[in-house]
Amino acid sequence: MANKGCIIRLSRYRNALLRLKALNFVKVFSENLADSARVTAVQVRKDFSLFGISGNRRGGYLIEELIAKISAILGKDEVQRFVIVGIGNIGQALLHYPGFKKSEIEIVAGFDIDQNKHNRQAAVPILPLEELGNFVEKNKIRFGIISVPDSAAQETLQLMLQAGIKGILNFAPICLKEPQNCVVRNLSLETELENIIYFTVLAEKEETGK
Amino acid sequence: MANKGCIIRLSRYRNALLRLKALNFVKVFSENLADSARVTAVQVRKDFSLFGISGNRRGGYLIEELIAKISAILGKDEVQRFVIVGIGNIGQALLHYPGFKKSEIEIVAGFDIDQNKHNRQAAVPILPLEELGNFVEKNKIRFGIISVPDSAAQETLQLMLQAGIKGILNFAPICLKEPQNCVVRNLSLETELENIIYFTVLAEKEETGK
DNA sequence: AATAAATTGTGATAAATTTCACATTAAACA
DNA sequence: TGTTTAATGTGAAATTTATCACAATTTATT
Ligand SMILES: NC(=O)c1ccc[n+]([C@@H]2O[C@H](COP(=O)([O-])OP(=O)(O)OC[C@H]3O[C@@H](n4cnc5c(N)ncnc54)[C@H](O)[C@@H]3O)[C@@H](O)[C@H]2O)c1
Ligand SMILES: NC(=O)c1ccc[n+]([C@@H]2O[C@H](COP(=O)([O-])OP(=O)(O)OC[C@H]3O[C@@H](n4cnc5c(N)ncnc54)[C@H](O)[C@@H]3O)[C@@H](O)[C@H]2O)c1
Repeated sequence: MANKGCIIRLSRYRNALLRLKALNFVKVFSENLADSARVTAVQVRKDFSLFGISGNRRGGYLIEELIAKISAILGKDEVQRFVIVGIGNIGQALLHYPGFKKSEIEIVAGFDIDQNKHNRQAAVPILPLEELGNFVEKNKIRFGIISVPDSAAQETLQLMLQAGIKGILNFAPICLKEPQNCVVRNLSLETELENIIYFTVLAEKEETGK
Repeated sequence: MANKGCIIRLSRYRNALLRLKALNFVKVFSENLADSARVTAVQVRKDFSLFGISGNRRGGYLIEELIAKISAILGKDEVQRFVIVGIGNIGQALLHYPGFKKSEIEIVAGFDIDQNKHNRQAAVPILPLEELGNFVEKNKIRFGIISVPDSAAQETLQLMLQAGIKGILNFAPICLKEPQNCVVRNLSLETELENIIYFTVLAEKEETGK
């Protein structure tokens, strides 16, 4: 039924809708959402169609209603809590990012092997790695972020699995295997940049010589 | 000829190959690369086939040779230089990340509107935003990273375009329009996390109730 | 030297995703 | 109240991407 790209787009539509709502708009057309997510209007309507989301045949969609429906699909009826393992440059940045709130995402704790990083008193506490299992179990955490050096990524995955984490975003530039019972997404910034380089060079080639 | 996913995979293969080379391996099979990139062996060979990369019908591929060929495709015969605009949490993290070197990616300068961030003496200097145009032109920079707040993302894109940047990675959670003559990739971490939440919840639903 | 085994390379096929074409409906207007 | 207009909703077609099936080739073995 769903389709990978469709979920990413729903997320984008929702973002745009939240902005529109903040500006006191009430209605929106597929064309508007298309613009904001850089896709076509048909794509927007098809995506909605796949999830049984419908609007008003002449008057577009009611923003409030649409946000509610998409939020339900994306599991945003409740706040989703994450832990981060590896509080270095990236982990630090994520830990202190206030913008996750409006996506119903909350970072509840960080974990690190380096004692110097530990801080139980902080708003988002940074704890010794040994406490990961207990913490996750006690607080029923289901999601985690891996931002340790690549050499430690695989073992961090194991720890998270043992702790009972069910969904993981991995920043280490190594493709972790998706285990049974757990969703893993590998996000390599190097790869993202290389991708841009490739398509930029390609575009330049096409423009000049052909 | 190419295909979006294929380029991302080439990047992953290359990563794995660099690791293997570092371990003094000489040959590799499509099956090994498949494991490292979490795809099938046929997919690996098909990707190579699309780019005219060939190996040895019984003996797999020579690692050195393969790295050279993929590197050429990905534009890694020369170091690709980036500037970053917005030296906050994310910008800072990227600026100081040593791991880009092995991908032939170099961050050469940061730019910010906040005077307190400026530092001409640093290894990677952080300069006033006003100097972006000159710097890019003088140093023939083609790539940029946007890590300013979402409200400033669109204007930052404009500045980069005026400066002559040709490829951009945008971290602000807003989908910037891809202009003529410039490749833009919008990477929203919120969206990545939402994606994981969706597929995790989906997997749980399938597992239990069905 | 002949045979067997293992791996690549790729056209054909299948699956996934997007786009098209157009029927349907609600609102606006005359 | 009828007619026009502007949107949605969706099956069908087209396109893109991944998989399959198997021929071709190299290496190893007898
Ligand atoms: N910083 C970037 O811009 C950037 C860019 C691309 C990829 N990455 C990747 O993201 C990951 C994190 O990068 P970073 O720059 O934040 O690294 P970092 O070195 O700044 O931080 C890593 C942190 O992980 C901790 N750590 C190490 N081993 C651990 C373990 N086994 N368990 C728990 N904690 C452990 C360290 O103490 C440190 O605090 C790395 O894999 C890196 O390759 C980072
Ligand atoms: N930090 C995260 O974990 C995270 C997560 C998801 C998305 N993001 C997005 O990434 C972007 C950067 O996030 P951050 O946490 O680093 O933000 P930040 O607030 O820490 O840093 C933003 C920096 O941009 C500078 N800036 C503001 N306006 C500017 C302008 N017009 N020109 C140049 N510089 C300008 C500010 O001085 C500041 O140094 C934001 O759009 C944010 O929504 C961040």
